[in-house]
Amino acid sequence: MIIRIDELSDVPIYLQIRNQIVMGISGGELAAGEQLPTVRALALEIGINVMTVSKAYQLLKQEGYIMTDRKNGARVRMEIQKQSELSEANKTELRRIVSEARIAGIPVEEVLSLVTEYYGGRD
Amino acid sequence: MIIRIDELSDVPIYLQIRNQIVMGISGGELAAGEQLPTVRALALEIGINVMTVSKAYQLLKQEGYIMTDRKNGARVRMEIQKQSELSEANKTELRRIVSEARIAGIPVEEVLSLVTEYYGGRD
DNA sequence: ATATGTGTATTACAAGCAATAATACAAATA
DNA sequence: TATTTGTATTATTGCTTGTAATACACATAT
Repeated sequence: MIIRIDELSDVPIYLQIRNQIVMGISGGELAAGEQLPTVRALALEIGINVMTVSKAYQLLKQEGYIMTDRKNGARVRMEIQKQSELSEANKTELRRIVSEARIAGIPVEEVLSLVTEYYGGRD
Repeated sequence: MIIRIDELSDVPIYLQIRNQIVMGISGGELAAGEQLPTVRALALEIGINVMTVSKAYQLLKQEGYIMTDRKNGARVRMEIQKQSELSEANKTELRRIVSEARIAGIPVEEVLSLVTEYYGGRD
């Protein structure tokens, strides 16, 4: 899986890595049980420090998305915990985005279309 | 308009203020041309520094949401610039949220429902 | 005229976060 | 035994956030 860092983004590098892996899992690019790049390999590939990648992996691990093992590396978890609702933080973020869209005159259908597209048709 | 700051949030205070005002405009709680609280009044009410509020107002002004005037205070702009598409940053954020929802087993209908709810039925 | 109330600019400071850097360690495998 | 894995540690640098205390330009009210 290819990870691209936007140097100009105000999103921290470790969060960009985390987010792209989450989106990779959702999109099917990363299958359950699949091995992730080693922290050293990914750090070298992106050109950043090892501990920055480690921080992303620790976050993913804490959130239940991956499992890390000293020498097996990191893998996508087989059973990821289900939730019945969006987190409060995500609800607030979603509301912010939708509000900005509304003010900008973007029709709700366009936002709905994006959601459907991002959710994807897998399964 | 009542603004509530979440001390535990990792979202900076000035951004929380900015976001809540944007959501207030979108939701109709803040009408076009309406006067916003003065920086000093809002700072006192929330219990934070004046410059933190000023930073939020400067951001809103730069984004075209409000106009500030030395002694008229800050007002919601009458004509806010329209856009044809979500910003790239908002698209990425939306994709992240949708991805997390999908992984968590939340049906797409629930996300769509939230979008519709947040967009609101005004106009 | 004088006082008051706007947003804002300035300067300084403290605290925390992000990222790098250089090592070292535990554990499992080759 | 050597290598590879994630991780812990310690230190350092730079940036952001928030506070604090003033001061200024400007417009209105008294």
